[in-house]
Amino acid sequence: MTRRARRLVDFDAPSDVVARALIGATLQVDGVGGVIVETEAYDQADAASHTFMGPTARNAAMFGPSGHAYVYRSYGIHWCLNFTCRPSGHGAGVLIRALEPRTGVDEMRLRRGVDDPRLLCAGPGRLGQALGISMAHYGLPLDRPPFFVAAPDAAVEVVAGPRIGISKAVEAPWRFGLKDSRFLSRPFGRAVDAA
DNA sequence: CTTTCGATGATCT
DNA sequence: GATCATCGAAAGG
Repeated sequence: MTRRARRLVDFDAPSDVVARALIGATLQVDGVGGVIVETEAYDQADAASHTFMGPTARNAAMFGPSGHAYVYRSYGIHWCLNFTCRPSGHGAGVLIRALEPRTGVDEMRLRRGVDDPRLLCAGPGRLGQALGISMAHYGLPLDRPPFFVAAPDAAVEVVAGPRIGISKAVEAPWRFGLKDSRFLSRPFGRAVDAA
């Protein structure tokens, strides 16, 4: 079977640029994944970011090289997946908030305990569970197994808006989504093009 | 449809 | 001791 050459994602850029570029990209973990439809950007100069207060044990990955996984536990329950970005040592990352399931969907259903494809990966906690994310993935590079990341094959329509679930810097429009996707964690209020 | 609230534990002050 | 980059169930319109 012929497989198109993988288009690489450039993680060596500011987090909002990377977050936008990841919409429409393919993400797989051990072959389970799909198309990224929702991301959020975080940066050290950002009161809502885990890196705002500087380096700690938890956020060390975001002060390491770009293009690696940053994993954290959310509300003591969920595993959330981020991609580190920016030139190394800048404390920036992109939260992967939702994807459209394409491969390993039955495995996702087993892990999630639900059937509806729209509820498998719509939200960072759900996505982490569906993809089997854990601290075992912390700091791993994204350009080789178990990860597979490929940039979009074609141009996609991207919208932007305020981030979700934060209490600081709430107005910054650093949430990005695939326009009109049915697999978002929540719809975008005013669809502002993020060209 | 909406709002409210408990779960659950690491992290940081 | 307070705060979470969340989710799902329950209760109310």
